[in-house]
Amino acid sequence: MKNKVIQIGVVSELTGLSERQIRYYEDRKLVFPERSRGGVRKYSFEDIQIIMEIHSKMSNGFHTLELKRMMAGS
Amino acid sequence: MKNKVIQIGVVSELTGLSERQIRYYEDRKLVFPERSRGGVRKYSFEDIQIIMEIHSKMSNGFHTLELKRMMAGS
DNA sequence: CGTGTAAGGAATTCTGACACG
DNA sequence: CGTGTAAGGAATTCTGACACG
Repeated sequence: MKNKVIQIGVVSELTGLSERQIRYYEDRKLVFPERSRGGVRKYSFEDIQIIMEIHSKMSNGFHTLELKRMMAGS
Repeated sequence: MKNKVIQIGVVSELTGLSERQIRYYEDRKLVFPERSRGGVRKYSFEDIQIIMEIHSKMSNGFHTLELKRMMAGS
């Protein structure tokens, strides 16, 4: 489940989120995909879980910065 | 494990086989990846297991046609 | 039979920016 | 702040074919 093998297009399909949103979470240091030599992002199923949790909490009014604090404090 | 989400480049890395070999197994009806709208192959971890078994048995002298019979008879 | 490769095209992804608010 | 989008380039994948044997 921690194998980073899934590209962003599939993550987008599985989560229902846009690629823009998914990349933004990375920009905010909430998810950490690996990269292929060419620079293509690779996610794990665990990452997908995290991404869905992030989106869920944001729907509840949390900001990315708050979420980062929450993750650091866990 | 049966989620078809992995592209051929990653399968190639994980198995150590060439993309040519992996596509050939599909041509021989031994593996059945899904396709994205654009036609890109998507494999599951289970598919990767199967691919490695195919390669292993071929190293032991089996032909693809024989392997197909073996899989059908299981 | 199984696999390498060059060829040309198509799908996918990447980044930085502008926009809205 | 979080996300949509158009823009241009780059990485990845696809197919059909020729080659060897």
